[in-house]
Amino acid sequence: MSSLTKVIGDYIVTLFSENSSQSEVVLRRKDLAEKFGCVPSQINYVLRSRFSPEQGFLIQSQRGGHGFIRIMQLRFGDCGEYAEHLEDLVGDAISEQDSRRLMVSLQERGAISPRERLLVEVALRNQEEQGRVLFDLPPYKRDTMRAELLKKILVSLAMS
Amino acid sequence: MSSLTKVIGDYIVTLFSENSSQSEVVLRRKDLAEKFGCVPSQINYVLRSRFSPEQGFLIQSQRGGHGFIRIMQLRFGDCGEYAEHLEDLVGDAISEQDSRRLMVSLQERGAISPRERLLVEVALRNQEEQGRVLFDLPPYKRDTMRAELLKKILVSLAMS
DNA sequence: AAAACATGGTCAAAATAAGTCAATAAGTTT
DNA sequence: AAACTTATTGACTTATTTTGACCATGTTTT
Repeated sequence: MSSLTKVIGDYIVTLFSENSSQSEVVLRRKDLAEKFGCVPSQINYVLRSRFSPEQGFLIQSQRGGHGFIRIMQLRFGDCGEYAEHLEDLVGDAISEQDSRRLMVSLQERGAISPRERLLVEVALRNQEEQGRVLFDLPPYKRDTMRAELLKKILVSLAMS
Repeated sequence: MSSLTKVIGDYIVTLFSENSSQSEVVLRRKDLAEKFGCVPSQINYVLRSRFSPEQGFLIQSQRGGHGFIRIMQLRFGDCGEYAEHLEDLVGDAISEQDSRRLMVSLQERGAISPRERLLVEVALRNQEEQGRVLFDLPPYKRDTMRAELLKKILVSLAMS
């Protein structure tokens, strides 16, 4: 049985493939909702659950007159497999040292740019510091949280 | 369909690229309003919403006979200055929406790449979610933490 | 200098459209 | 069947655009 959410999600995906050269799609929340006979907020749910940054999409929107929702797909490579591999590499928990080693190796292989690596390191360090200072988290918890953040970031980049 | 505000904003942008050596454009509110068939105050709205300091513009104007509106494109000299400007823009607390707007604007101005923006969005979302779900932080606290992370990231990028 | 004229600015109302949140409902897993 | 996850809904909130009435400030004419 296919849920409305899936139907709408699939529909949006076809919009991407129709204009195959396009890597973005612009739509009206109200119109989409009408087309599928649902409440407008259902569209938000579809977007939240199927078109998140973690899944390689970026969304811009505007309220008010002439409002719109723009969904952008960032695609550089086809790397579902690569993404899985990354998830394995990171695992459920990862130390600060290992994460740094991984990033260095990714950068050396050209998977991420130096700026991107810097950016990830800042994000990881920030989380580490807040976990330690603000919430007094134990080391293991910080390692699992580091792994989670790292995976989200790397996977989204791999799929973009 | 495109809003009048966008049309007028785009038109002003073309004025900048026409005289590409110029980093400023001078116009007459009344004439512009007439050209686009709208009330003059619509022009003020366009300027306020599309050519703000946040978006890298400064505006001077003069009333009375021979009045004018001058739009100047800001340019940041060295990185330090740019970084300070960013810190001011983000402030001590920033909403999810405002942070997204800032990043869209930075991306449009070429300050960050789409991948970098994706990366930041994933990091921000991750922190937001953990703050909400794991630590049950109140909205304001999440806004301050978002501002901190965003500033760290943007400043490090600006100085890289 | 005063009056008249020419501009631009502010503010708020109305219209339009998207976002949030929490209560249910419907599926899935254990 | 209990617990958990995912989907659906709608009441309420927030944001953007458009418009117009009224205000402020220069320049030109008298």
